[in-house]
Amino acid sequence: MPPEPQEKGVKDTLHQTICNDIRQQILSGTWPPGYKIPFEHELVENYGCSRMTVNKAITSLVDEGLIHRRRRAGSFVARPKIQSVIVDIPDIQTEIANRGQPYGFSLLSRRKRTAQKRKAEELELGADNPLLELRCLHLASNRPFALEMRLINLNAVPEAEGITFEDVSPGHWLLEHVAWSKAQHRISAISANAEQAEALGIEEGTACLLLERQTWRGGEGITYVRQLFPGDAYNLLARFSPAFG
Amino acid sequence: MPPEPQEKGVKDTLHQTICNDIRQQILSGTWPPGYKIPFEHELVENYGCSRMTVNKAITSLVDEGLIHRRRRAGSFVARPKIQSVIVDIPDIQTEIANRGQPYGFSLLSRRKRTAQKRKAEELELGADNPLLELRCLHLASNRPFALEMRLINLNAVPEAEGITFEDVSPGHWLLEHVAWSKAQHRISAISANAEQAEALGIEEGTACLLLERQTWRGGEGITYVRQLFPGDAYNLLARFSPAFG
DNA sequence: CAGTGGTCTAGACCACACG
DNA sequence: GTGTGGTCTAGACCACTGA
Repeated sequence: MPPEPQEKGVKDTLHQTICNDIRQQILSGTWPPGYKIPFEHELVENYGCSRMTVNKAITSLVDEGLIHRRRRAGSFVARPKIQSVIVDIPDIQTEIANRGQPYGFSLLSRRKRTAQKRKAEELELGADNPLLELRCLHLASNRPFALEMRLINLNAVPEAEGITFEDVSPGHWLLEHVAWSKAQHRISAISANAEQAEALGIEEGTACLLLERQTWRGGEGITYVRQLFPGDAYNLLARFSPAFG
Repeated sequence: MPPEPQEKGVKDTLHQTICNDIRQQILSGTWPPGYKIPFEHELVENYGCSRMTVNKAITSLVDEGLIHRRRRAGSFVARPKIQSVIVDIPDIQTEIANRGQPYGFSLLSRRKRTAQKRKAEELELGADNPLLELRCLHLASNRPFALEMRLINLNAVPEAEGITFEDVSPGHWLLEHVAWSKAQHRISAISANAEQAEALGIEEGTACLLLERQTWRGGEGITYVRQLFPGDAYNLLARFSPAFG
């Protein structure tokens, strides 16, 4: 139990201190899943603070998924589920810069067409909508890093039609000019076909990581993108996160 | 601007209403990235509530990554970065059940040994610690679904030595018996080698998704696991999430 | 039906960064 | 210096729900 105020971490605010104390009990295993943590009024007494402060601390633990609360019953340590994980999927240009390599970009093709009704991902952008279809290559140290195929809904982003995308990558441009509201990602593995292998300078059949992303703004499809990374050159790192939903 | 109280959503609390109003302005594009949102005292006036309520609303938007605050300057709409994403990595058994397929499990090998100093992932579990090394296969509808190699630190989880893991998968057992505190994941793509291909019943060289996970409890390594999924049979779905850090 | 958490108030003091 | 957000208080009322 955390009866006495902390002495070592002097710079923490009170609700952070309370939060850390409780988290420590949980993560150390002292308070196992299902354990009933002290009532708010008990913590108020222990820490000699107001109830709002205790409530703020516990609320943030609820947001982290560490604690589950039930009216009248109390607050309990949540049962952990490694279920959802926060994965870093940085902007490719940023990712390469972080590796300390010079970034390069090459536009392979650019054309305007209409969404095909047979393709699900294009329907998400709106049937019969005018699309800008781009194929491009991201380079790190002048070597292929990722192959990208992108569709942009010109009804949603008409300005895109005036951009050549010869100097700036579409992902970067979109991030600067269009606000997202929703995105969905899919991560899978495929073997590079002949065309992809040639573009990436790898052998046909090499295992690649395929990242698909679809972005909406207020229910309207903005863009769909497929990015193909040679499997041995890239991987996605995920940070810690317990149960999230 | 959100001057008048909501009328349709009657069940929302005040801070939720404020939060939703502001989020609406941002996601609709009315308040673009960099836009300075009203000061707290202005919102207090507009909504006729106390400052703590406004503060709670905005704080939650900061947690969502939608807003950035600077003392003395004000609060601003954050620039979106699709940077971090919440990926669902469910327990395999649960995942298969969700697909409506019967789950099967097969233990391929089980042996006790000591962590090798040359392998980084084993060092994370503690040099010279006794390890339980398990290889097993997850089946969906009696067909191979994932190949798993797992190391369990027996110093951290001595009870595991008494489990045969012939009936229950190690992942499931660990989830029920051991609390995590930290986990790290890596997602990459590899081509199946001969041994892996045979176990999974696929052709050698098939692209597979490789999921690696390391789990700690209070700084002590608990387990390390590599799960290999045939690329065409599995993919990871990610939910929406804007910038997270 | 009693006690929990959920919410809200009307103040307050402080650190900090900007002008 | 001055105004912002960051934090905290000492109350209060309410809804829900489990004993």
